[in-house]
Amino acid sequence: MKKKLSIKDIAEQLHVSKTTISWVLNGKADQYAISKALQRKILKHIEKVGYKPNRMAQGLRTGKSKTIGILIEDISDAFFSTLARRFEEILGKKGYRIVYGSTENNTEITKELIQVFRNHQVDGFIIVPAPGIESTVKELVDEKTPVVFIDRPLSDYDGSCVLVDNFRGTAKAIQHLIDNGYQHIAMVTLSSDQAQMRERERGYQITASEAGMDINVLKIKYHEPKDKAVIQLKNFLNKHKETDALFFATNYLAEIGLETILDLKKNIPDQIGIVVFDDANLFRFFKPSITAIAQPIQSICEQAVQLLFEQLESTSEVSPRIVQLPTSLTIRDSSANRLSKAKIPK
Amino acid sequence: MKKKLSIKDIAEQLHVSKTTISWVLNGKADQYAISKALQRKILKHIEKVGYKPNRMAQGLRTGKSKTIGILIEDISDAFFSTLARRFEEILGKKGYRIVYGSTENNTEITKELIQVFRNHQVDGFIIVPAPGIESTVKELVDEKTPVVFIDRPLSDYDGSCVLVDNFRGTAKAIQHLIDNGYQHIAMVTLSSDQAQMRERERGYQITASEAGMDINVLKIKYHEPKDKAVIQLKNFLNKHKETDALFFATNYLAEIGLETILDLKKNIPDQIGIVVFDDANLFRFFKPSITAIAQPIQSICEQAVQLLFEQLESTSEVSPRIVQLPTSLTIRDSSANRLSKAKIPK
DNA sequence: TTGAAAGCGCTAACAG
DNA sequence: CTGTTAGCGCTTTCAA
Repeated sequence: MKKKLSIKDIAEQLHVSKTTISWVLNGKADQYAISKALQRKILKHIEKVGYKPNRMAQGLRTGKSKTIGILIEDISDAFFSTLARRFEEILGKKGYRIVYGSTENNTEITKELIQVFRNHQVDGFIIVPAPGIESTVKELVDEKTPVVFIDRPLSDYDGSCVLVDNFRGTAKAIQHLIDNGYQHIAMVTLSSDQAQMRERERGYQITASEAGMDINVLKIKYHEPKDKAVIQLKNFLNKHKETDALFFATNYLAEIGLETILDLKKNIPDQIGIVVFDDANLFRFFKPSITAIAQPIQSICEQAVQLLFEQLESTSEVSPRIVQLPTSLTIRDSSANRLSKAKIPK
Repeated sequence: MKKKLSIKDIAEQLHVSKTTISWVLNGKADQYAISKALQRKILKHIEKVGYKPNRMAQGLRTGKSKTIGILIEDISDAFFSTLARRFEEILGKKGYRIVYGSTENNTEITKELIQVFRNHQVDGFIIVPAPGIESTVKELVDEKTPVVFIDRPLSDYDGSCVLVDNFRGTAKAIQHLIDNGYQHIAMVTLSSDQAQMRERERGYQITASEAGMDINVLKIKYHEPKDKAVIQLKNFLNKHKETDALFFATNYLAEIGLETILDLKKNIPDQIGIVVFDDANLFRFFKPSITAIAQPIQSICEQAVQLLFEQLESTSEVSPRIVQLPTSLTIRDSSANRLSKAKIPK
């Protein structure tokens, strides 16, 4: 069994002190005027024997772990796992590792995970906040731990945050349905009062009512089992027989919706038009392909990391910043009412 | 700014020694006969002031980080992100955190990530091995770091490993196509000689040739841009005009295949049948829905963690074990040749 | 230009 | 039953 080398071993092998090695390794060699020759010698030796500093010891000493904690709703969800991948790339380049946790948008789990990550001495957090975690986040901020929120702000709390324009994104999508001749658009959303959902609902409400349409919203609970949710949607459609288009406020709800429409053997897009918030790669292979509001995932991640580093690198207090990004509408076949020409003139 | 409490602070507040606290916290209180009353008092106080031990210090002292490194191909891929989620659940319950890395099935990136995680003192690895990482893995094993491979073994190296029966899974799928009357089945796979791909190919070859069919395999490079891959598949189909069914060896290849078939305006399943290795949630919403070979993700993760803990908890050498799990065929519409009845009697 | 030594927060051998 | 003490491997102050 090969034992792991420590800085002490290297120092002895080279007959120099640990300090010297530490300086060379941390780019302070010039500052302390260590001869180029010695620097080279040390670097070469380290390379040869494959020495890498023990990060736990470094961490204990410096109080930094070079690790960022990322809390998202669910790593197995297409949207969140794509976010995770981008964060991994961006932070990896900066020499940071990631630990992540799936919160299920649950207050207790989120609090728990924040605690666990805190004990692991993560240097900062990127959080998709579940409701009600204000107090825990406050502790973090009191300790001057950098935190950035994404996807939604934490209500009653201002911290740096990267959001998309949920209102306008939705409004554009609803308008698109209207332009295509749909006349009875209903919305399926989560029974959550988190900001992103409220904004999407507002986008629907305002756009539809300005067009003189009636407003019908079905709210489904976050963890509702799929079969029950399908029944709720069926009842809803039964009650609102005139509905000729559905806007789903999340990807996951769209799954439920498609399941239902499949059951009901309704034809998309003729009998019913579909638009979904959050795009998925595979949507283009559905038949018909599904129109979706796409979030700029790459930008979201870049901005979030930038906000995080502002806090990480600044010594003084950084005032919270909110960055809002636009969405884009990916128009596919599920929203192309082929009867519209016949209908509009009416 | 609230300062973080250390064990020393607690000791002073309670007028006991650090040792006593450490023992109470690590479940050794009874062993060292610390009075129940004192234990309760300590626990209560710790709870009240919210003290949590600094894991970096613990780690430095014990050499354990309570962190597992997981290397997969790509966290944004549906299959791998679902694996990640299960690992998170299972390991989380055992008090372990996860750091993960996406290797892109690339040798250099994998080696690099293993190094980085090693410096972060992870206690063990679960790895989807890229080719050619034997030497790096060997270093790990020399240091007695527990390692478990999943999805495929590392060639020329025996370590504990959780696999699925790629051969039989594929064979079953091909047989299913044959039973449904398809007569010219081709396979689209990656040009990789990793074991899982070889086994899938073997499953196809043997089953198809036993049925007296011709064998046609198209191999696509791992990182081939989608548009180029589509062209390759088109050329292939052009050359083998008789092809009436395609077996895709991975999820990702299926995307390329569906894109192509869409372009070609071929009808699934009548003109061409489809089966895919690896199931995806959304496959059931495709029209027609896609038949797929599903891997038992939950079991894979459970088994892998078990193999990992065998190594983690044992003091002596653990001889490598290989666990092979069965796949299941999820039959949907893309493989139901509606003309088959007419064909078979011929 | 380099080295000695203190100490980050914790665990565990050893002493009482 | 409880406390004293010696490090784990590293960074950094201070002295030479």
